[in-house]
Amino acid sequence: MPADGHGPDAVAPDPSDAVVPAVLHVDMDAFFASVEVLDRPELAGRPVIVGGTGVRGVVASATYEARAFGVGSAMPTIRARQLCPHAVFLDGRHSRYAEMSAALHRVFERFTPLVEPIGLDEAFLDVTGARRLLGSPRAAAVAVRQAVHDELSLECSVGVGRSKLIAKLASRAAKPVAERSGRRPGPGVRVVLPADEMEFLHPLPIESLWGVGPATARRLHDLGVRTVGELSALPVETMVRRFGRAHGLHLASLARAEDDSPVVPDRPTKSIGHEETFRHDLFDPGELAAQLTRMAESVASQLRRSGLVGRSVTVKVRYPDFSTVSRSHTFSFGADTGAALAAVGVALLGAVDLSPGVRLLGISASGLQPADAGQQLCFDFAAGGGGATSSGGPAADFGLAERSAEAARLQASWQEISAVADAIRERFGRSSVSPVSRIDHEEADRRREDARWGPSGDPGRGGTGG
DNA sequence: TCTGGGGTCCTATTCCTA
DNA sequence: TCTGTAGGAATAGGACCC
Repeated sequence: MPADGHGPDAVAPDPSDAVVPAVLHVDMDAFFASVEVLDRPELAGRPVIVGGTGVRGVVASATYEARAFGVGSAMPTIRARQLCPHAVFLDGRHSRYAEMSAALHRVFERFTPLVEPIGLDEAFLDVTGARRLLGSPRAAAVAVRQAVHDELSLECSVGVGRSKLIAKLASRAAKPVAERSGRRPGPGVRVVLPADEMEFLHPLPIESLWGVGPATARRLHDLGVRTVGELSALPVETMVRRFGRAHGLHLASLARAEDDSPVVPDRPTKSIGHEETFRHDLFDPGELAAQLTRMAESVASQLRRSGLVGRSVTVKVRYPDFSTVSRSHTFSFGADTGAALAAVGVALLGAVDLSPGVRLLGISASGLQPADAGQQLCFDFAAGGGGATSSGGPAADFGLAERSAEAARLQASWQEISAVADAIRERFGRSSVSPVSRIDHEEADRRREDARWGPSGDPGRGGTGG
């Protein structure tokens, strides 16, 4: 890691001292794939691709040796196999990555308490107030990178800037490059000084801005805009007219390097959900209801582990043509039992046309609040004291009101049982308690737990476990 | 080529109520 | 009582992020 010519005792002013506030963006290099190589050193130097290995899987992470063949994340695995047939394809092990991510965040928190995690493999660190402890922003970035390397044996790239926007783009510029011969190291740390922001930002393609995905990029291309500089020259009114107030103003600000969003540690969770793409499209309403019930149980269990209850339930259905519909309902109480979520979820599913077949099914809980705040209402409701806040809508014809009332009763009666079951699982393992109807599916569930990038390639018995 | 699963946020529409 | 209106909440869908 170059120290940029400063000797160990150097007190010469570091230009990066001008970066105020000082935000670091730390981004792990090929995180999931690197963890696999770490655990299996014989894979070092080989193209390794992690993700869903089945026909409907996608790539979650690829080593630079695989990227040299054009493989990238979110690419269908089938395509990755065509581009790089000799690669090692591995199903993801989400729990292992979460473990490494936790270790990573413990390293970050030694540098500053102002750590905002973004997914498992990146984070923003605000080191503005830690200058005396860590030195210049550049010195802090170099030290973080060194600590990650020394303690976890993993590589990361660090960007430094006055804002999250600049820090994030800078870390991208610090990354290694995939070449035919393999991995060419990048600078590792990239500092963008305030005076250089425009020069750095304006040549970048608009796709590099946070918030510009394929749809927005297409619309900007239609306006003849391809770089951030061209976007910054567009009148703000044009942006507002084309993209709406919030999105238009936001993009216009970013293109001018205006971003004052703070580094926020401890963002509260807004929703918890579970969804799955089936290996084959499902048509049978009964089977779909059973699948949804299983997913509801998983969501409920996560809610209870987090000490939260959900006020709203949303069911999501994706058809074979990839079009997606959702139906949701808001309770007058907070739910955290599988029985309550499933009761309403299955009713919502009844409001959806299942005849084209279902590729993906999901259920999520939102309107989250602490469990102790949500329970009294539930007991009131179950005792007949309250009404559901359903505002009707198309789903109202499918017995939702009755199912919602039933959900309240189920929530009240299952709450204690669920808590006891959780305590037993905590002590004796996940499979120590399960509903009779679920006993056959425990093993499949365990396999599913880590297969988060599409159905696995394991030929299995062809079914979906429903 | 044919598209996962976990989320967040924004917008438009619809319904309810004052 | 009927009609119009405005605001808020719920709902549905879409875009985006890692």
